[in-house]
Amino acid sequence: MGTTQLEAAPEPKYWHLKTVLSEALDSEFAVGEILPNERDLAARFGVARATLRQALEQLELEGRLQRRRGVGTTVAPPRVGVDVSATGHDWPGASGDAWQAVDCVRDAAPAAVADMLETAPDESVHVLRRTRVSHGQPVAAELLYVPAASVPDLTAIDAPSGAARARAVLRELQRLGLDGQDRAVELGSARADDAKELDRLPGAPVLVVTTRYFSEGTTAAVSMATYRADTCRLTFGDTPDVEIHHAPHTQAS
Amino acid sequence: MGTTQLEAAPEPKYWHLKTVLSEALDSEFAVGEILPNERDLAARFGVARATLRQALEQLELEGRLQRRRGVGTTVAPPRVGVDVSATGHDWPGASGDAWQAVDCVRDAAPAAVADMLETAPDESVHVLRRTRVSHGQPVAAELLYVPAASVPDLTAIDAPSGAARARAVLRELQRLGLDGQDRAVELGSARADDAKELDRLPGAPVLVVTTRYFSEGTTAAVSMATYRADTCRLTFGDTPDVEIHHAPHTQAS
DNA sequence: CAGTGGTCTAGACCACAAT
DNA sequence: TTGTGGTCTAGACCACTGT
Repeated sequence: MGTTQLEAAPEPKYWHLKTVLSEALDSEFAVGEILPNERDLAARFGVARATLRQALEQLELEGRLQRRRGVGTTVAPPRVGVDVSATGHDWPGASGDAWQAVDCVRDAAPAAVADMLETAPDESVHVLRRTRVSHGQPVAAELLYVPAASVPDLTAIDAPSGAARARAVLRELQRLGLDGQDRAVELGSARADDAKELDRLPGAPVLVVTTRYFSEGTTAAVSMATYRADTCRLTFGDTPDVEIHHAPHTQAS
Repeated sequence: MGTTQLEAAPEPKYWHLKTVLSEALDSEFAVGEILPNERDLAARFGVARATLRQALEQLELEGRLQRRRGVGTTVAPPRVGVDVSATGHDWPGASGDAWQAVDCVRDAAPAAVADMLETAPDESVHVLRRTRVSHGQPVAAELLYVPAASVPDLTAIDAPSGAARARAVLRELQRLGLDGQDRAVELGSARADDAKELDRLPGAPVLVVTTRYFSEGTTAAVSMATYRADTCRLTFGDTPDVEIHHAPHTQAS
């Protein structure tokens, strides 16, 4: 002891912990396996629970762990590749897209969206809610804003709200010519409503994909889709689900 | 008082705090302005410093705040739109791309990268480091992995490492025909080296953009670019830098 | 019910930047 | 040196999930 004490730059404990845990995950745990609880782990490493939690939080952020209140901490499977490419340049709701309509109401769009739609900030638009499921798990929740002007022929026959109404709006959208679209990705934290759809706590990290759909020189619709950042990898090319592993997996049988 | 005490679902303090602060930022602070220090703020809201910090952390994650040790907490400007589209289908280093070569060494690629390159896990490849600057601020750090087989004519004349070597490798890459590329975005946390380039602390949230370059049926190079998640919005369309504001800005004069 | 992760407190000390 | 944010502690209680 004492011979290797050249630590000029003292690494934070939680950072070192994270490294140690990460290596342990690679070599000693299988996907889905549950870890010891936080109090035991903290004791085992000789740190306060808050410090241990700081390390776990980072590992969860990186998609290595999954924590559920009342249940425990489990080793997460590799992130799911979710295709987000603008392949067909299709409208949302085109046949075979990955989304499922949930609801539709009329409401004012948030300022940032009204800005993109070039509508008045208080103008009521159609707000569709859709969800996207992959491998049986919900991966994204979307709010799709459609100005009334984009679906002029929408009949009053359909229900004023609900999933049926949402499908009606999407159907009307298809009648427009789609000139192109435009996409951005940024980090955000889940609002309470999105968190519920995604089976996460409010504030959970999400990747927010904002898409603008152009038709006849104007922005005909805006989609704000929030993907679970812990479980998703957004893919834009033609190779949706290549296995990316962090380390050699334990062999099966 | 007491008439509105119907809170069936008690909101966490830090969540409520975040909302309050967020609204204050919209209405009472200008970009670049410095907030009161954490101890004062915590006292003002009647919470422990750790709780206040939980709220500040979320706001920083959302790009609303910027915190620097020894300096203070400032109101962040809107996120910068950074173009990441695969427009020209060009090789990295093509004339006019946004990157600046920093260094080049030979090293073994990490397992996940070796996998994509279809090289042996311990095979030495060229590892280029580049950085990307936007509006005077570093926004991304990249590691570009190039197998020796992709640049067979690389001469020994050039320096064995350093920026000049990096440019030489890029120059050789241009000679290959580029069949296409393939991109993925996911959330990560900055490694120590990337954090240094990005002027952030290790562990800071980053958007990791993985690009595979295909040539003649094989993966000729792999790029792993880490973008500052707090300050960047990755854009894929043709509208790189539309202003997205969270709320009405205070008027300038 | 018992056990888990989530929230919160009131302190302490450290690393860094500006003065 | 002063003041800032970053790390860390040793507790406490709450909300949720399972049995």
